[in-house]
Formats: sequence, structure tokens, C-alpha cells
Amino acid sequence: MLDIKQLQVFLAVWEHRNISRAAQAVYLTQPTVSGHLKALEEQLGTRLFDRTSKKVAPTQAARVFYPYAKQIMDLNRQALEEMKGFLGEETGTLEIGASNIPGQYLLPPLLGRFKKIRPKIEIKLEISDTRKIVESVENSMVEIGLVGAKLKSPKVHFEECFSDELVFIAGPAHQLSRRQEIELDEMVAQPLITREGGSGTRLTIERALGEKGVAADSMNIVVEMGSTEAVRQAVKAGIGCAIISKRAVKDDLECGLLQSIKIKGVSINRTFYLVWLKNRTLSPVTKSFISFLRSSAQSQKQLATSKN
Amino acid sequence: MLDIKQLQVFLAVWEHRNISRAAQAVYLTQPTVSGHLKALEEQLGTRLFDRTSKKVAPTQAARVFYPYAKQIMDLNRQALEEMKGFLGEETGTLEIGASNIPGQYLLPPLLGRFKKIRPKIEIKLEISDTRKIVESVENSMVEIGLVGAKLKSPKVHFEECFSDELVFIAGPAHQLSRRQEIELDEMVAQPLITREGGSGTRLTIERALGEKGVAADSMNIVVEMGSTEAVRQAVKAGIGCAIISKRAVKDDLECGLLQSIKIKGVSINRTFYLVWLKNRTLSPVTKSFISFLRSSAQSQKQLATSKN
DNA sequence: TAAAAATACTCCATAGGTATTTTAT
DNA sequence: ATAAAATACCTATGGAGTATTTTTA
Repeated sequence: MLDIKQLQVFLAVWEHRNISRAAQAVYLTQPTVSGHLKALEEQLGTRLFDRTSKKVAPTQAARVFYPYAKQIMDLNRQALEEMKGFLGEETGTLEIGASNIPGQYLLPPLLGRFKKIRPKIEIKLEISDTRKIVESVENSMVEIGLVGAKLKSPKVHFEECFSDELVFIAGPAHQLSRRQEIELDEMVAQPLITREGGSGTRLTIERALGEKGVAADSMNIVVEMGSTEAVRQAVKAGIGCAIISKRAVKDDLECGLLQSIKIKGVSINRTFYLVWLKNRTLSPVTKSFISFLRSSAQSQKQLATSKN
Repeated sequence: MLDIKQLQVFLAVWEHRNISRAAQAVYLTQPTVSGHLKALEEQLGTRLFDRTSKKVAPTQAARVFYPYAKQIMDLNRQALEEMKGFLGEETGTLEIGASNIPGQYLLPPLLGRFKKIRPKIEIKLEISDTRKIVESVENSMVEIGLVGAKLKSPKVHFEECFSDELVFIAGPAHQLSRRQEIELDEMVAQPLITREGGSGTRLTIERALGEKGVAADSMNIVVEMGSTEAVRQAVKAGIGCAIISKRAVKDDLECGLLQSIKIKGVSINRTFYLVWLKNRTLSPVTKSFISFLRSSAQSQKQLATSKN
């Protein structure tokens, strides 16, 4: 087994053709350099330099050995530089999984901003349902997840992150679209488009209405859609109303393509959770992204409260 | 500065995904491996493996670091193997300088045989006059020289190696070509082709004849030639006789293209010397070639004495 | 004889070990 | 409860130093 220190000394002597000056160059004393050289020569079983008090001349063996020593020292330096860069969070891969709402509506703009701050990073985004994403986190397929529910899993850690408001919406041609506010009873009577039973959004709605004494089966559900996007399109097409993530319809509300109508005394909120494996060391980029998410969530919350 | 031992440990842990088994693989104890790993992680400023009692999982940092560690360890192994091969005399470059006669007539067949024994070696042969070759040895342009004279130079070491016999030759059409033997006086009377004054061959002839009481200017020199080859061709062309290295005309004598004629009571011998720098470590190939030359010289000498 | 390398020696850091505790499944 | 990693602690090798001697141009 070679010794990197000895290689460094070897290269210094090679370059300076002089042991004392080589010693200065590597911040050692002359006897120490002589010692290292001797040890290396003994290990290799051959003399590397012919030394007199006037000249230090490399032998053929040294010429054979040099390229290896050089390469190893270069790699040594490169490795340390790369690791420093990696820890400086300049580079690396952000592996993140997200359930549908965060993956489609919440993360894209955030990832865009993060990528502007750290242009060299790569992003791997997996979008699936909450259960699958948590599994991906458990199996280390992704480093972190951003999901819509807190599952029971002892291996992973959940942290509340963003909150999402669900709003009641109707198309511009709809009879209710001129109203600012309606009663809960009025809403329940409306033909409703929803996500399928079991989806995070659907569960959130049922729980919120349940708290107000409205049974799940008392809603007038006319269509169940497989995605939030499909629900949005259906509402725009005038098929009915829906309760949907405010983030998913933000643009439509601003342009007037959809109308949101407040339900008296009811606000449906949903929390998204950051998930990661308890015993896993997160890469610097990921840690950095988590801080970024926390501060984003914080500023969004402040924005929301100042609006009210 | 990285530590090769730590890299070895890192790679073992990477491969085994288990610290205790990695320890066995590198013949260390588990705490020692843990220690190395910890030290490496501290130096790099990041965790490399997430360890529990059931699993050892590499972090992203480890994945970044791995290729460097692998390459360095590979180079380490290659370097040691290469040096072993070099010392096993399998490889290397034989840098040899030779003056004209040894370079043209003595070395080529010897180098051919040596190359057959060690096919991987490279040969660098410089042919020039004795003075220049000795200078090349002094300046380390070549490791050894084979020259026709022992010059005064305190830095280099001369060792008698081959001896060369000079013979009196005549073309087949020459009047003397039928004679086995002639008197010295007869020879001196002949029109002679020689190398220029100052050449090693010329000096050898003059010294030998001088010992027999023949002055240098009493010879009947008709042409002076710049090379042994030119002298040989001139004799074959019938311009005159010559005294020439037996090695240079060996083939011609065997084919009858030239005749050698003994001069009664006179034998002109010349010694070639192996030269090398006193304080220089010779490469294994060169050392090996020196032994090869010595044994060749020895067997040639035995052959010569057994012939007489 | 002067400048550089080699040697002798001292000291302390640390690589490696053994014994034990902690941790996580 | 068990298997593996971490920790604590000890020892001895050897890396790095200072002081001195040897070498050679």
C-alpha cells in the first residue's frame, strides 16, 4: 500500500531536484523528506533518486513511477475539491417525490426558483399518490417527499410544511357565480364534481364537512374524476361545481375563468407534509432545499394572514 | 491530504455494506474500521454511510466520492505491479551508447539476442565516436556505453569487456591473397587503406606496429577513409590492403570475398570498454544487459582460445 | 571547505488492538 | 433479545522534529 504523503514528497523532490528545497515546499524538514524517500524506496525495492550533495537525479525507476504518483496526487486533489464543491451545495441531485397537488401546483414554481439560486443542481421529481411517495422515501428512491397526509410509518419523519386552502368553485356561466357567499346547505345541494373516494382531497373535504354535521353521502356528487386537472376542466365546461385546491385554480380565478364562492362558516384547509427517512443523512442540496421550502412556507403563511 | 488506508477501508465498506465484514476483508478489527471511516468523514466534512445495526447505506456524498477512491486504489495497485515488473527486468528502456565498431558490428547481434530474452524492453542505441559516447554517459543521456578506449574521466567507470582482433586483409584478386602468412616488412610495403589519423582503429594499429619497431610514417598509406565500412569496400574494390576489425569483415572472410593474411609474430588486439557513471543507479534492464554482455564476452574469449 | 544529504536520537500523535456500551430491529 | 456499530481506553509503531556526522564537488 502506497502512502500519499510519501508520494507528495516524491513529487516535490522530482520537481525540485533537491531534497532541502523539496522539504521547504511541502513544509517538512530535510531529514523527514530523506526519511520518506528512503521508506518509499525500500517499499518499491529500488532507488528512485541518485543523490549527492550537488545533484539529485531521478533513476529510470523514478521515471516509471512518476506518472502513477502524479495521477494519484491529482486525483487526491480533485476528490477533495469535488467534495468541497459538493458540500458547498453547488452541485448534487435533488431527489424529491411529491403527491399530486404539491407535485403539480406547489412544487414546480418553487423548483424553478431553487434552480435559479443553484443552477448546477439536477432535479429528479417523482409524482404519485401519497402512499407511493412515502414508500419511495422509505426505500430511498427519493431523499424527501412532499405529501398530503401523515401516514403511520415508524421509519419516516413528517414535518408540517405548506397549508393549502380548498375553495368552492363554479364556472362563470353558473347560477351561483355572481354570489360572494352561500350557505353550507346551498352548497351541498349543488351537483358536485370531485376526486375519487380515497384521494387526499376527497378525504379532506369529507372530514371538513363532517365536522359541520354534513354526512359524506349527502353530497350531490355527479362525477368523480381521476385528477385535479380533470376536475378543473369539468367545472370550466359547466358540468358542475367543485371543491378544489386554491393553488390549482389560482390563475383561473384571477382571469375570471372560474369563480370561487365562500361558504359561510366553513373553511377547508389541508396540510402538506415534508417526509424523510429518519436515519438517513440528507445530501447538502436536499438540506438546503428543505430550508428553502420552510422559508417559502413561512412567507406564504404570513402573506395569507396579512390578507385576512 | 487523503489517506490510502482510509480509502481502502471506505471501498471495503462500500462493497460489503457492513462494517464488520469490511473489517475482515481488510484484516482489521471492526472498531478500527469505524475509526478510519469516522476520520475520513470528518476530513471530508460529511457523512459517507448511514449506519444502523442492520444496514450500512452510502450517502450521496459517498456516491460522489466513490469513483475517486476507486481510481486512486486502482492506480495504487497498478503502480506497485508496474514497479514489480520493472524490477523483474521485464520492462524498461535500455539506453546504450557505442562507438563505431561496437555499435555497428558488435552490438547489433547481441541486442537482437537480448531482445529475444526480454521482448518487452525498449532499446535506445546511440552510435558516435568514443569521446562523444563517454560524454553522453557523463550527461546521463545514456546509462552505459561500449567504447574503444579508456579515457581519463573521474566521473565514469571503465570495465574491460570485449576484445577485438585486427587483421590484415586483401581482396581476392590481390597478389598476396594466396599467401597464408607474410613478413611484417612485406606488409609495411603494401599500399594501405586506413581510417583517418586519430581514430581508435588507427591508433591501435600505430601502437601495435610501434611496439615492433615500425614507425607510423613508414607505412604506405594510400587512402584514408572516414569509416570502417568505407575501408572494407575500398579493399574489396582492390584499391589496396587494410588492417581492420575482424568482426567487420567476418562475413567477407567466410565467403571468400576478402582474404586475411597473418603477419608473422604480430597480433593486433584492441579492447572495448563498458562505461558507466560511477554514482548512478543503473536500471534493472541495464544491469541485466551488463551481465549479458559479460557472459557473452566470456564465451567469445573461450571460443577464441579454443580455436588457437 | 562548504553545502547538501544521511544518520542518530527524542517525542508525541495515532493506528491498531481489546473490552465494553449503545443502538436499532 | 440480538447483532452490529460506537465508544473508551491502552500500547506501540513510526512520523516529525533537532542536533550531528558524512559525503562530494
